[in-house]
Amino acid sequence: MRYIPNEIEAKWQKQWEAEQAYEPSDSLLKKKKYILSMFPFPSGRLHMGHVRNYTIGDALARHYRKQDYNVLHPIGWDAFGMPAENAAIKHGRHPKEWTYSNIAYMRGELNALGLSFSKTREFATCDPLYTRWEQEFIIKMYEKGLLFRESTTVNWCETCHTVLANEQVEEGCCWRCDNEIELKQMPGYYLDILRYADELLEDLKILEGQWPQQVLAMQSNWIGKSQGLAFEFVLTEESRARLGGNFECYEVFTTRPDTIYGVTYTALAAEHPITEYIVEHQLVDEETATKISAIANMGERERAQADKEGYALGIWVIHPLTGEEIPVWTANFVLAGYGGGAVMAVPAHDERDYAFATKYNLPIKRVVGDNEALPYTGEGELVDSAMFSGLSNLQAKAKIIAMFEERGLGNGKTNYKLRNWGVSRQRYWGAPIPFVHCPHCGLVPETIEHLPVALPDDVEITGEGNPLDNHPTWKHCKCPKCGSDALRETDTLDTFVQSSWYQFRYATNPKKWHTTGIDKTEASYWLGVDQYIGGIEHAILHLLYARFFTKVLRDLGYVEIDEPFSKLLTQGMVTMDGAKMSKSKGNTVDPDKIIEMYGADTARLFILFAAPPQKELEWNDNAVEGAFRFIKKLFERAEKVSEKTLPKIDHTTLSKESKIARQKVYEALQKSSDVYEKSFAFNTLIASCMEALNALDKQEDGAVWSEGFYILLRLLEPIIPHATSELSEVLFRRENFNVTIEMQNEVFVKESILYVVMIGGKKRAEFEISPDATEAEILSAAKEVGAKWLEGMEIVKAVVVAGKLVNLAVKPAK
RNA sequence: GCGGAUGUGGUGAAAUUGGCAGACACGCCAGACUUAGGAUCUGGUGCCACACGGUGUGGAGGUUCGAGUCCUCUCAUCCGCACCA
Repeated sequence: MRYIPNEIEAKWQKQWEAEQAYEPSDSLLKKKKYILSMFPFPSGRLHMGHVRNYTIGDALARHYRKQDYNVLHPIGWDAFGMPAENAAIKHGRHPKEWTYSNIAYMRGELNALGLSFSKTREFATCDPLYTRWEQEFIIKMYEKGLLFRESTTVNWCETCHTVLANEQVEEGCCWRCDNEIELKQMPGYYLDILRYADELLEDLKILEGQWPQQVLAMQSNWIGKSQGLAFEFVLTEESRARLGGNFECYEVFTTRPDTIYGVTYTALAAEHPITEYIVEHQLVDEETATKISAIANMGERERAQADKEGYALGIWVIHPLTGEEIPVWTANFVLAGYGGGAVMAVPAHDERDYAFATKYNLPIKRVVGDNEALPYTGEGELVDSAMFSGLSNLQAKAKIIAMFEERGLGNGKTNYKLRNWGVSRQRYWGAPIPFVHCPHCGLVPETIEHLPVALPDDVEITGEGNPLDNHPTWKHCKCPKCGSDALRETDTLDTFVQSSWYQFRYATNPKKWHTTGIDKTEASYWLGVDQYIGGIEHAILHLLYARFFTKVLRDLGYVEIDEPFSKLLTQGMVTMDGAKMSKSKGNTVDPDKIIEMYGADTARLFILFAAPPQKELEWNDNAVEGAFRFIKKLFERAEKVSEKTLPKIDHTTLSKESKIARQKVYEALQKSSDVYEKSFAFNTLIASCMEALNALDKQEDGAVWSEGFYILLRLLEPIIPHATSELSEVLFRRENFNVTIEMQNEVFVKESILYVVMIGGKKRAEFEISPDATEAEILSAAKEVGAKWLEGMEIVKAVVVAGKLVNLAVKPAK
């Protein structure tokens, strides 16, 4: 048969569409698999990373369908976000028009790849119908106190004109445009992810073994739980007077209460209220005040790279245990946003404190160990620590916390690096935050019946300010509570909110989309997602938010599961010339062109063959050609197939070559379930199929060819669906796609076994022997063929590995 | 600095989990067919050596009859976090 990919692919894509072949069954009794690749942002065109992502998911979905699972394999569009607005500014296109036309084009591209998505469950997150339910969740969260509005220091990107969540700041820069972020005081909405910090951390254990180690580690670090002691330093009377009686004390947090007797100074952040008071009231000289202000105004990144710097503030506190007076400094390494922005400093046992103390000649007092070089941060026995001297520092830690609690001086405390999730964005193209500011009632949520709060279409997008805020009428409304004139909130939600619950929306039957956000019963049936596939770049952002949202929706009664994604596969990048494909580097390969030249099946085959999914994939035009040749060869060899159905073969009568061919075919069959269900090493499965085809090619038996094709086409269908569907239809009326193929263990039974003879650890000879030879027979055969190397040698030890080899350890005979 | 990962031919990669290292594919070499070849087919291809043979999975040790695989140390590269007290 001639292989004409474009014709075949168009034909099958049309047929699948007509058959609605990939819609899941409504029956919730069947065994199920939910296979989900992360949905794309409709940027305009697919790139190879998408192709890889969806090809992996599609192969799994198609595999499970053939195993008679009810398979949910949906696709949709993460459709809100900045690029749509940027396009509006640059090309004068309306974000909505831009987004939906991109979706239309990309949908065509996905279709051309032969991806077996459910078409009825597709949606875009910018659809008001989606927004409607999201706004309901947000209101419920507000009612539960999980969403709140407050004015704090936020990360502001001047280029994007919006606030960013902590997770969206990379090395002090905006994750999208790489502009250095500024800190700004602004009101905004926050989701109380901290309330779930412990559960988010704990439940990582459930995902152990199911998610990549790396992602678990990254999430755990990001949550950054640490336990220690929080206590107050009380200012000396003199110092209180100096501060005009405005401050009594301040709180510090330490994970090393065991070193409390080694405190020789304490340090405040430049933004700490006391520091600010001192600067404002000129309690330090002008030069120092200027320098402190400079630290406060320094960007996060800049500050992280700066040398240790600080200034004595001219005030003192009292050590809570010893009563000693301790000087208070301000230091540039003390973070304002963590642990109250103040620390106790133990230079002997903390590297930063040590560096600082050395620079400014502050005393250093050892309280752990005796001879170790300072700073010493390891374990040891306490010294010079009053009643705690002699204890191991670990024991002392617990005892000192206990004592603080007994005396009412402080408390054991858990701190997190994780910050609450700021979800306000000062942009147009997002889901409006459904609240109203009423002069009488304050902040009031929109009533559920009035949802969705939809975006106005008639906006002017200039890049200056928030288009919703600038709109002449949109924000003017009536208070849902008292009916007086009020103002609508013009902030929109972070787009990561949409992607935090889309997995539940897919699981809800589209017939119910107007009446319910998430169907609990269906969601319980379909979730967790049995296999989630996506890029490592979402290790923290999306995956942490979606986990958090799942737990919140559970507590609000919308769903019944704890974790949304049971198994996660993080695919590697697609590279070319060793670098990530990107437009700026000019090393992209356009999926459309590849499909046009070779067809979708070749693209799919190459992508799955060239590397295991977890690893980086280096694009190689020659290897793509090779993938094409393999499919072409399949079509050419189709004429060797003589039977219309699975033939019965008498294995014993076959030629040696035919036996080997059958064996290779069944080896591939044996491999397949392991690959699809466990290892995802599609490359090895494809290699096995290639080996089988090569072996078939070395023999002439029509029945063996028929059986081989019957099995190989079925194995390859998830990978190259169009080509295999065509061949299967012509050769077997697709019967081979619909039945379970049983293993024929007879093909693995051998008449003789090849043994390798190793002498002195080196391979020296080999021999064939009947499978039921005794160990003694095997050994004597080995000695016979290895005689040449045994001459003048004494066998010290002989090891016979059944079915494999004989190893003779030797030494020169005396 | 902390955490995670990865080191195997010219290249992408395999290795039944301790049992013949380099399957499969790309590339390369030789040959066949061909008006032609960037098509197709056949054979070869880790390295050193004419060969006998030696040697080889980042490096050094160790365990074992036997190590790419297990243990100890070490080097290199990549990724993430990064003054979190």
